[in-house]
Amino acid sequence: MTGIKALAQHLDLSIGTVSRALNGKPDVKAETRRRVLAAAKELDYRPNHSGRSLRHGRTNTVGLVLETGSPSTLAGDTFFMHLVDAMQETLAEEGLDLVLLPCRSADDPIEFLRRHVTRRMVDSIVITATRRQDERIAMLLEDGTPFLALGRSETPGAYPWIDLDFAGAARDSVDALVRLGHRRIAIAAPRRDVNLAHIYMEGYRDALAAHGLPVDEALILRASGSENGGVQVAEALLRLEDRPTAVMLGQELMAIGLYSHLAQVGVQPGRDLSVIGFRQSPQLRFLSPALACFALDVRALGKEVGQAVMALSADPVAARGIGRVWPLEYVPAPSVQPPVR
Amino acid sequence: MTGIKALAQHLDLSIGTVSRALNGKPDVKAETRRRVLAAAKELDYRPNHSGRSLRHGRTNTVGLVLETGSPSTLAGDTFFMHLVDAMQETLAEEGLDLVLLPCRSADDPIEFLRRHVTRRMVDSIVITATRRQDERIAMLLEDGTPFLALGRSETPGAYPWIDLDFAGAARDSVDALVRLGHRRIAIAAPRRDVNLAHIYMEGYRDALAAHGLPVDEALILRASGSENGGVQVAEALLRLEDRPTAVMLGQELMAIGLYSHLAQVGVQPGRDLSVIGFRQSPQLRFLSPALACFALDVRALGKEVGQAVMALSADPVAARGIGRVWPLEYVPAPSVQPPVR
DNA sequence: CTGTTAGCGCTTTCAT
DNA sequence: ATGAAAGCGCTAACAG
Repeated sequence: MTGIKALAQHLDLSIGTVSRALNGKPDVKAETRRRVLAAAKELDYRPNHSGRSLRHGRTNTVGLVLETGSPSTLAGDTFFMHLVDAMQETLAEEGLDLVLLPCRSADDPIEFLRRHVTRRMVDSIVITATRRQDERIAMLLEDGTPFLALGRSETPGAYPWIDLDFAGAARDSVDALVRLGHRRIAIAAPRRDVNLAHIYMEGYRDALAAHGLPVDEALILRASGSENGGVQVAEALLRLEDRPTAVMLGQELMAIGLYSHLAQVGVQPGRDLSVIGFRQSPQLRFLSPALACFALDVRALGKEVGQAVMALSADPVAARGIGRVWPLEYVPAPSVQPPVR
Repeated sequence: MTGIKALAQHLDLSIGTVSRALNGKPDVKAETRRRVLAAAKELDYRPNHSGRSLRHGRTNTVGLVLETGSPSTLAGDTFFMHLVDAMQETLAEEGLDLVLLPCRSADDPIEFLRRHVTRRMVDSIVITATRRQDERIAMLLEDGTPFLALGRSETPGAYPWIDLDFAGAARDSVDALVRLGHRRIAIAAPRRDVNLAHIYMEGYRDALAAHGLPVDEALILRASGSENGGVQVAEALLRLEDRPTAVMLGQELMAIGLYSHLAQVGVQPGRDLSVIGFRQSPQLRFLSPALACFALDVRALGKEVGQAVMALSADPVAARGIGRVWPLEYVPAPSVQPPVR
């Protein structure tokens, strides 16, 4: 015999009483509770998760879907780890556990999600790398699974999301560059349908318009959101006839490839071409000259996400439709200088 | 009503029959099975995970413990993501799911593990960043939870592990350097108690001995396993009176900080100081001159780990004591050159 | 305050 | 080939 039954037998009590004692319910004599707790410790009793969730209909576990394989995840690695670390801090306070659900690159994200949602291994889900049109959201809405989207989407419906202020980052980038005299500003956005690329791009267009500057489609570059993408961007930039005086990058790792390729051909960031990166990341700290980019408080964000998830479990309906944009702070650096030409 | 009961009622069958039909058991009329499967699809029936595991005593889920916060995880992150991706490929074939259990930096690893093991949310566990003396192993052994250690340990007991051949990497590094004429070879190892640092170091000592070279303790540097650690290493190297002609790094990211600091003071890797990195990583591809380091087939490793985990579930006892060292291949590059002095 | 009991969703005998 | 029923471990409602 195992589990609570063994414990009850050992104590010569009913399993009901033992359960109540263990779960801090009232109507248990102090002395009895003490005995039960002691015995539980002694016999190393640990409640079976499946039994409990079957009974409760809850698992007290939150799942965060991580797309292994997608450049954006691979890139944001330290970002996600720090985020997760902070999320847990909040969730732990409420006794919630967090598990990461790695979605294989080979897997269909919908199928993957369905499999997990369905099995009710987790009570609620956090999806990441939100797409502009995101089937996962439609599915989760239809399914009724409480979820939070890390990143906005244009998929209609009432659901909570938290997103970084990429439009603001684009605007601040353009503003900073224009203030210094730049007029031809290129932008590199990752090719994927991840919505942040779209939002970043729109922010760029709007900001140019606000400054009365034309949008030159030739200056809008698409590349993969990785170091290699940065190389491609550099090559494309150097190929342009009327070369821009500045470029803003829509993915943090691009800066590494860009710097590398520019160095090879003797073009110096800042002096010859101003560069503004994306999310600040430890990996970028060693670029020279230092890269202007956007800082955020990952820990605070993680806690906020944790809060949002808890609101989700507490009251899925109330949590609906709550969207929050998280600020990004421009950090100037020598990679941005007045244009020479 | 929900679940299999609803399905059975809809079909006007007993839940027993439905269950058998669903699970491909014999003794179900072909026609009936067809009907059941069709109805399951139509009603979007999905078995409840808790119910199933409660019945089976298994969850068909494997947990991989990830230490968020530890530099080694944060660093090797793309490594882990690729590994996980490949692992899943193997596990999926057997219908096993993989979840990542992020262990907060603030959490006690033992406590964390116990909580999860305890709840039997996963059937087996993969631990990472194995320590030289690893309490987790002792705990899991005592507990009887099937587990696999990614990384060797000196903690006694019969348990399966897979580790990269860091001793071999150290030996190959020393060999390559000595062959070129290097005699004073420094080594930088991360400070943490993670066993690989120890093994790498021992490999270094042994290789020097094999070449009849003395071990100069002044050339053994300790630093954090991060970019910053690399900076510290560079500083320490430049401070040495009788400067070594080469350095080998015990953590991949160190190379970034090292290169950065060397560049600042005008010391060129390869020409002025030979450098051999650790695990090959996309992040290092843009270092110039290219860094000599150690390549491995992460996908193949992932599959191997997946296999090992499956063996674990199939027969925990048979899987015991199986240790495997995974080869690392030295990739020469211009960061290694004959010494000038 | 404690014991008894029903039942969460599922699989698996054991009858029929 | 199918149905009935037991029971996995647990909690909660009810009875005493």
